[in-house]
Amino acid sequence: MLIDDLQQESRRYLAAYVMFNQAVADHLGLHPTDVQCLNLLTVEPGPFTTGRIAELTGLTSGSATRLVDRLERAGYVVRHRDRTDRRRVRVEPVPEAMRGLMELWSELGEGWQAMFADYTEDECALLHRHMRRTVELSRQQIAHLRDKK
Amino acid sequence: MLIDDLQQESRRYLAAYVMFNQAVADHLGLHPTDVQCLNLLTVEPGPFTTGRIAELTGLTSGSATRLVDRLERAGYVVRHRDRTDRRRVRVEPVPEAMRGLMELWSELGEGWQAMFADYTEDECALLHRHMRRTVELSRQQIAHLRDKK
DNA sequence: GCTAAATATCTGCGTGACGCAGTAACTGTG
DNA sequence: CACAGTTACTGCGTCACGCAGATATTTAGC
Repeated sequence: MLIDDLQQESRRYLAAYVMFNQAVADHLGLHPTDVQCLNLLTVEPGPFTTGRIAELTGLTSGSATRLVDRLERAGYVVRHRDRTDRRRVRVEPVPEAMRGLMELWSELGEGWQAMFADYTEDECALLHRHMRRTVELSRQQIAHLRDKK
Repeated sequence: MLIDDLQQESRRYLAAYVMFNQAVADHLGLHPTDVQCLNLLTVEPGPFTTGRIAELTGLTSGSATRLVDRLERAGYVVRHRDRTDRRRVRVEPVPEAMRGLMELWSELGEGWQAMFADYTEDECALLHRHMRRTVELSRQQIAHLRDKK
């Protein structure tokens, strides 16, 4: 197993993921950024504010405001002014609206489950650990790229 | 190891990849789509035409033309009319221009290599196989999503 | 060989996501 | 009670995108 093979495959893998994300967005009639945001709202720990969403998505604060505007208009989230700090705006997902997205995920998830079913317990654990490490590494790489420029 | 854990981690993983791609694009002063396209040009088998690029990226033919315009203007590719079918336009990467991109990839790749170095031969093989299967599955899922609508 | 249909790419135009820079509302510190 | 710092929002210009139609070239029908 050559490192180059892995690297090449990684890039093909990345490309496939980008297209997959795009396809999900097209299917839901949303912008890829919006799907990305809804995703983050389900996997990251809350609570969320507009500013936190800007951080998570990498958008500027202005663009994050517009993003929340779109999600609110489409009924995916609601805005609540924070009582203790009235500058803040808490953004909360609407469970009923999220259902369609979750259903799509679990429908697509079936294909994934079938794939994972072929692996042993140990192999699943390895993949899981690898994903966690990759997420962590990505975070570092992103920070590194931002600093360098 | 619960399937749900894997699924949740997968989505965090996907989100991280999307942001990573964005960060690479920002760093190079390009749009994410352009980076995606350049990536595809290095991992997919050629030759490439404008239409093939439209397929690979999921863009319409018009948008693919504009994409190639941008890449050509930035010096990453050159256009050549196909001699046998003069409707076609062959799009060829310019190796010197690709060098910057490749250097960035291998610089970032060092972090990845360090990560992969912790794995045994067998574990690398598993990850490699998993990536290939995922790429294939993504392709199917994308086709499925397109048909369903 | 000539016309019609099909194919590959390009162009005009409207929509909308984004960054930037400035604004308004609110907090807390002296 | 000023004054700096923080949080979210608002014009405005730019540009990527899809759509629909235009142009050039190839292929099929007769």
